[in-house]
Amino acid sequence: MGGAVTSLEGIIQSGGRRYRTATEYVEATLKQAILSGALLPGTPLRQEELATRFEMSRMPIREALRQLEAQGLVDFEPHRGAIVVEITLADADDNFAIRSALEPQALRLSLPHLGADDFALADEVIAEIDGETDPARMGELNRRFHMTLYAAAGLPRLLALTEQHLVAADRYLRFHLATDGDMGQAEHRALVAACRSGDETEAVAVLGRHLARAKAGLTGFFAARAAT
Amino acid sequence: MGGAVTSLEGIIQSGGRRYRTATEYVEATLKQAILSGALLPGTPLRQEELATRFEMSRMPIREALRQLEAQGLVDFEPHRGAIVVEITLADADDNFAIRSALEPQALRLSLPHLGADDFALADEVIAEIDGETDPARMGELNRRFHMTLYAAAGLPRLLALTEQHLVAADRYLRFHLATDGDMGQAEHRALVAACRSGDETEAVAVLGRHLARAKAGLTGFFAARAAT
DNA sequence: TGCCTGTCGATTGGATCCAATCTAACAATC
DNA sequence: GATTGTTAGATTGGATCCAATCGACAGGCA
Repeated sequence: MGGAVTSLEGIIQSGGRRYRTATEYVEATLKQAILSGALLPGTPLRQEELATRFEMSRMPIREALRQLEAQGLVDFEPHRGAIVVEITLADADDNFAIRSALEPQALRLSLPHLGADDFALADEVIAEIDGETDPARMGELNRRFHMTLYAAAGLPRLLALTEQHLVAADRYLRFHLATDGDMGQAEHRALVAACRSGDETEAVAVLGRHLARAKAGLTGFFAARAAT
Repeated sequence: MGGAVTSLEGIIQSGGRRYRTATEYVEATLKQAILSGALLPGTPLRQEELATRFEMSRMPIREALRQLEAQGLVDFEPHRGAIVVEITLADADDNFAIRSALEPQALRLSLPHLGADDFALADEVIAEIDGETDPARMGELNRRFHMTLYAAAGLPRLLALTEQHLVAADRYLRFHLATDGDMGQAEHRALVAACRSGDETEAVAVLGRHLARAKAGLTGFFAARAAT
């Protein structure tokens, strides 16, 4: 490990940050577009159209769509093409049931390995959320907050699955900015406090309430939408 | 709905059972092969070779591999190809952590909607397991048993995710037939009993023990393998 | 009128071809 | 002798082309 080489770190990193293949690029871009709401639910994704937009052939598009299908972000019907998955109450319920199972588990496994640095980072994110008004950015920060507390679990698949469903939930929320605009900051603070004192039972309980509250808000939104 | 058409049911069904696209067929076949252990962990999956074996071009193979990648069944490295995912202790731990979160949740949500039919079906499957010696078939039956108790949850994504990880766990088990050969039938019976009496707390507790036992067995297997 | 049928355009699925990248073996240099 | 540079073969990524399927619409028939 020579000292002179360390200066290359940043360059290598940013080089590695670039996409190694067109399919990767398309997948990441479409994923972002779907989750951010830029592509509305139900939007048909025509391969030819995407190909011209991305300035490449249909092939990388096809492979990217296949991967998004496996991730549950698009619905694929043979010979009929792909559409952005719809947002329904049933899906939201489903998502919350999964999150309510995964997140407490991740928290339990992570809690014993959390240190002062992690709590400080969590506090920082909470503060950032306080100062933020852009809903898209708030969703991103909310996700970062949760994942910060789970990260020490050290189980990559559990964490990836958890984050995936957190991101999906964020997508639901993005379509009902209606709520008070508060992401449950009181609960966020209570959660960090419980974690700091190492109280697993309390932490899991707070997290459970936090998720239940988010679910209630979303259910209310769907009820309101159905009523109009 | 003419009566003469009903005789076609079987044919239509088996026709519908057939794959609508080559990619679907390849995906299902490879999935089965990987999970059943026919394709050993670490096996490189060369597109050209698979193409000749399946008697088609590389294209459906490529798309199928991409989907398997998204499902976590193969590892994909750009320009280097796909290999069957390795089986490691870390992965097994990860898998059990996920199952331990999802399955109790599925059971809790399903329990209130379970009826006598479901319990009878569960009993049947238990009996079948008793009379079975083929480990592959036992894994399949074990999966059926668990999913029977969860099915009434009525949340498709939660159930699909649960089943996916059950199947993956089965793959781990297939490589250590070493264990007593008993899939925890005593716990299976206790689980059904608890469900019958509607005792959620007890049912979830039994399920937790069941999963912990399976995990302990698998951990022991890895320890033994590392020691050799 | 209402339903079935067949044809046409649009779109996706699959095959073939070429380019880019990786792996491994070998030669050259220090 | 070890390391680096080079080159050839294998393998995957991407482009282009053809075939199969779907949806809509028009026309025939009871």
